[in-house]
Amino acid sequence: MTADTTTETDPGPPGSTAGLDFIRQIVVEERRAGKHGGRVHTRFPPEPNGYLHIGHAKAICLNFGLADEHAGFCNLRMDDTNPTTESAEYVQGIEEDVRWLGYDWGERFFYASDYFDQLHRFAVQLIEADKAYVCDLRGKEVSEYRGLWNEPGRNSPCRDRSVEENLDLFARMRAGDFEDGSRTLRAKIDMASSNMNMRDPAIYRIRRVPHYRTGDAWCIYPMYDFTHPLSDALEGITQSLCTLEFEDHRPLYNWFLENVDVPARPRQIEFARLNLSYTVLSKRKLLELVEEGCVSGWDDPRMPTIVGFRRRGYTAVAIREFCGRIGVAKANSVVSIAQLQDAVRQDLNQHAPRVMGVLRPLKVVIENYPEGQVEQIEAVNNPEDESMGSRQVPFSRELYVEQTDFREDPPKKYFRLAPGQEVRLRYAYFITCHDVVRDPATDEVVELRCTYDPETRGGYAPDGRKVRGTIHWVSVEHALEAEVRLYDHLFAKLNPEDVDEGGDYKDALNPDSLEVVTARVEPSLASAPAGSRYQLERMGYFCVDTESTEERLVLNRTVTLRDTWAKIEKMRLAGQREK
RNA sequence: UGGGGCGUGGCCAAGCGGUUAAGGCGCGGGACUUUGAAUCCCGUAUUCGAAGGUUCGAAUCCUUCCGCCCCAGCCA
Repeated sequence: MTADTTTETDPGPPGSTAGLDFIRQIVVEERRAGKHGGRVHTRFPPEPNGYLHIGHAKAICLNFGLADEHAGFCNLRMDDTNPTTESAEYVQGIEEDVRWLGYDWGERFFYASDYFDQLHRFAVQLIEADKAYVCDLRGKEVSEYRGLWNEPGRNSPCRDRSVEENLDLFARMRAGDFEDGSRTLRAKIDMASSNMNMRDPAIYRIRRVPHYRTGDAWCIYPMYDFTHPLSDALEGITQSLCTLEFEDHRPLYNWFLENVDVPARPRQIEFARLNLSYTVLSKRKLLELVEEGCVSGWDDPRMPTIVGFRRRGYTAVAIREFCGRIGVAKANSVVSIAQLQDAVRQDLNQHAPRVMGVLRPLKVVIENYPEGQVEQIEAVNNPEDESMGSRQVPFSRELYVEQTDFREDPPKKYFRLAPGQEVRLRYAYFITCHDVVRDPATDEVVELRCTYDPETRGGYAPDGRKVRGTIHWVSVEHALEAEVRLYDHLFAKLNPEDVDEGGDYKDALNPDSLEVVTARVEPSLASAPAGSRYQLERMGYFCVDTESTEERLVLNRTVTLRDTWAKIEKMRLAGQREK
């Protein structure tokens, strides 16, 4: 059911649990014990009130992956019981993202709102069994009656209403006789329970607002705790996976399954949600960043959303690989963003074509190269994959090289351009810098005067002479201008949620998370379609942005290359500061 | 304060009474190199939150303690 993930299609007797995460172990054990007739049927149940983020990807990979591994099924279900925050736009976004990740739910796309009739019948069933009642307490009163952690709650004055009265009241709630917030249907469980969730939780509330799918058909809507187990049961879910904060809800989840006549008995299992360094992963906060304009939208390439990562140039393979690597457990943790970056680099290194582009151009004139001459230089498209072939790159007398590839006063072990120092222009010639031209006003280096060795075409010296440095370049005359967006962490703090008294996670927003430069890239990029990915040699992986046009090429930096030299320089700087 | 969870290297994470305590990321070193990339080696926890106990033997079992997370929405 899934594109190129590890798939174990053998539905036969489950094997060993060695090395499996605790959920997969449970599933193997349950199958071995013959539970659920050996079936595995999971579901991914997002609420359509925002776009999916990388934390959801973890859940998606878990649920769909688990189903795949056991030749089972995984449903996609919109948990849409709160009409005030949900919308069709989000449904569409979610659908796209899950599909983009490479998963397929077949015919099993469901909505909790499709079960409203059924759910309503279940509620009536509870009332008839005297296990639910209509309560007239208002919000604030309910919380007063609920009590505290260390002190039991008090029964609602409405708790002992007759079944007939409850039935009548509930029918009138449904008919729209009462205003919002004036009444709720509550499960009759135990106001003295040490588990707050069991102190007569609300199962229906009045909300006279249209639902994006059911319109005005309902003015009462079921609560999550009621809806979720019953939806799972209706769909024949075997393992219902959710995050740790629902651990306390499990007794309630089971209570509904036990007190309503349901066709199946799913088991809820909780795992730790994902936290990623240098970002936030909560829909509420992500929404806020969007609404307050801290980012350009849900698909801003700095956002940890699936759309954001997609636009940034991440691949679905990389995200799935990442989710596989981080594992599934119950300990709260913060996964390093380096883990994700490594996963994309690994994928892109294998598949992204190489191309040359100069982010911060510095002009080079090769004085002994004939004016007007242009040569086509052959360049390999991907050294990791010979089948990707090669291309021609134009070379001429005037070039651009990277500003950071020249140092007038080079530190030790600096292998790039410096006065008198020979370097290789990738695939082209050896050049040596002889003069530096400065802007008289700013004293800034604006041009390098160099000479080349005509014998070194292709980048090899016939005399066997070695150069340590190889730098990338583009021909001034032939290069294309490109707007390149250099992205960095959205937040400057490892854990932005960890705020000081009176502070806010947005205080940690990284002011340098986006830097835009005008780069020059080789002409082969001329008609690169949006979404295509490249490695700009020595600079990183980039992808053509959705805003890119024929007239203006726009590239997003997905991730830099690993850069040992930068690391050395950083160490050196740090060392100097200490002295 | 009552309840529910969780503590294994810098970060994830295996481990389920007998292993030299997997693996990945990161980090350090080296080889190679026409990407300071990739690749390839090598190193990186005498110890599992702490203290006691059981056992021939404990990260794994028991006790106590410590720390962290979640719960008092008519959100999910």
